Amino acid sequence: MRYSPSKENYLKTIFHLQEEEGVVTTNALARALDTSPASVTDMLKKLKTQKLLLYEKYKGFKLSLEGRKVALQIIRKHRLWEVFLVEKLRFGWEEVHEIAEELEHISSKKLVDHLDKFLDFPTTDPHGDPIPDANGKIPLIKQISLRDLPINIIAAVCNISDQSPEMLELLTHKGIGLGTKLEIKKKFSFDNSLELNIRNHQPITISENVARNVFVTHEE
Amino acid sequence: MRYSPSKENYLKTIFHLQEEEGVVTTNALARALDTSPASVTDMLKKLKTQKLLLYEKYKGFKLSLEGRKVALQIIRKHRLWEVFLVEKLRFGWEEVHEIAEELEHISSKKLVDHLDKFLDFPTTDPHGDPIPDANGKIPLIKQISLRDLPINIIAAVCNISDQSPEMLELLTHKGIGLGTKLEIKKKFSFDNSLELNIRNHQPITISENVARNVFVTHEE
DNA sequence: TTAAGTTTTTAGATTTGTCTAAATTTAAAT
DNA sequence: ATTTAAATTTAGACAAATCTAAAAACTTAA
Repeated sequence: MRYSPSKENYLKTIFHLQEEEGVVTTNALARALDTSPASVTDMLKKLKTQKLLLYEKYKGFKLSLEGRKVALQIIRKHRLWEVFLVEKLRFGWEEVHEIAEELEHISSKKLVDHLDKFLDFPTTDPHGDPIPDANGKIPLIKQISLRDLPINIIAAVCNISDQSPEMLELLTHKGIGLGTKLEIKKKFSFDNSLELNIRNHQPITISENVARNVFVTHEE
Repeated sequence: MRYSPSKENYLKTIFHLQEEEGVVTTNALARALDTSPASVTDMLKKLKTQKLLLYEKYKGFKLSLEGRKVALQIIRKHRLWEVFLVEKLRFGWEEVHEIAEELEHISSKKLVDHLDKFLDFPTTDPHGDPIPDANGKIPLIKQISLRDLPINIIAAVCNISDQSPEMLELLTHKGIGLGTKLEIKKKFSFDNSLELNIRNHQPITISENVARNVFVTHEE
């Protein structure tokens, strides 16, 4: 079955909201898609008749098994294209999202699988997010504090618990943001400070207090 | 300016018909796009108001300078993606057209230019058709008889003048069709027969009589 | 040169995805 | 337990791209 780019975007966004929030609401989805709640309701009805969504009006909704499958394929395409753009076409990791938003709607299954092979079956995208395999299985990634990250494991920043301007100023200065890929090279037991490597940068040092507030994901 | 995939397809198809036929008619365009003449008229009006088309009703039409520019960018994208699919993702040259029909509508200009560089600035696609450069300039290609093709020059079959079943049977057997990329490796002056290389195949031999009826294009 | 035939255009409808404004249902607060 | 507020859905409309059927304009051939 083939779905319109618009429907694919709905499925994908519902999937992401489900992951984060557990429950998805009409308003949250409208906000995420930058559209009106009325439009969302319209689309939900269509997705329901196509059995992509479990939905009763006023009662909330979530993806059906089929809807989840479709969403994961879109996410797979999005992330593989991002890898391609960064690794092969030498884009910066911050500029690939927008382009991948278009590429993810190219339908050919064979294209995606050839691309996957061409890229040598990557398991994470340039932001550190896991790439579902051809069957929609996502490599298990768990979110841990940077303080607990083992040495020499590449991980991606996925959350910053202390969002104060002071913390953000510090992180911006060090070159750390959401999605930054990094690796601990040394832990100093004297004060539990860490020395990190970040893609294409000089090693940097951060305190335990900072590390505690930075959460990262990494492959199992 | 950004145009819908549908408009881009109209512009591209008008361009191709202009090249082949000189004049484009509503019916011919409808046939080429597999749509109704009425739909074509509707779209022509829209393209005219956007100044992409010179068009007076009942008086025929052709692309404006701007329309031509847009068409050439689409064709550029189409052909570059075809090169990518064949050279990098190892698709067969006969299966890439359909996928490139989708990829050609991805909008990012930067993407196309990076892709061009990644592919090392190819001048023809896997079918032997010339690829417009970033300014929309097409490398000059002239059509010549295979008999007159110099040795060791890669060329693409673009026309077969004798379309008899006997000729086609022979060519099919040898693995030659429209778009086949080939190269003469040896000319025998005894009978003017030719030894050819075709992508991924064993060398083959054809008679002068066959060569005379096969037309090829190659870069200048 | 006028009647017949072909091509092109108009008229009116349909589908998809969207909108605003208004109504309805659920949730919260007194 | 009402009232008020918030979230959600309906109603009605619109733009893009398409369709069919019918009208209008061009072409051609007797």
